Amino acid sequence: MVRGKTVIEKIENTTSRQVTFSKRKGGLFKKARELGVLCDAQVGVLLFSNTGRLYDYSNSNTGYTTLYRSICLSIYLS
Amino acid sequence: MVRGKTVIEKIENTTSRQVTFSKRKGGLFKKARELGVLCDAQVGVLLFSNTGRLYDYSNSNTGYTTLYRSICLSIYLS
DNA sequence: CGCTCTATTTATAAGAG
DNA sequence: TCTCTTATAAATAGAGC
Repeated sequence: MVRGKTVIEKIENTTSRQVTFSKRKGGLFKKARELGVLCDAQVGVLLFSNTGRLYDYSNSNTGYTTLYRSICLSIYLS
Repeated sequence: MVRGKTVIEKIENTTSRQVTFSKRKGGLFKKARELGVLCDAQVGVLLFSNTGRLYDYSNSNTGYTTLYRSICLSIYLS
């Protein structure tokens, strides 16, 4: 298992790519959640797989769109 | 180092919290980049620290806003 | 698909400079 | 605050069901 150093390049095998996507999506969302809790930060993650599916995570109370809007406002005001 | 299992709760010490934020932000962006390459996916991450600073990552050629818009369109069309 | 298992790689907390 | 180190915790690739 984990036979060698992982090379970061596109996984050509479709099944492997989808499995890896699913696993790493879970890992990324978990990391995002942890960062939000540990550091009291607002976090949003968007994923758009090459099969055309959307996945997102946000720890904002009011959801991703509100988080995005608040950030745009903050940029606008800065 | 890493003296025990990390408990996921707000780090009360300000200095520690900022150091952890910086470290984990780097880790999260790295994971996001890897997922994008390995799985040929579009990825966006937004972070809003409790000091009011915005950080973001996107592997979209045309930037985060375009990625966000394309996703909204995909939701609208679905 | 969506789980579990586990050897191994990877991330990282704390310390040092 | 940045970089490096290093022990340890955490993620995960590949396999099996």
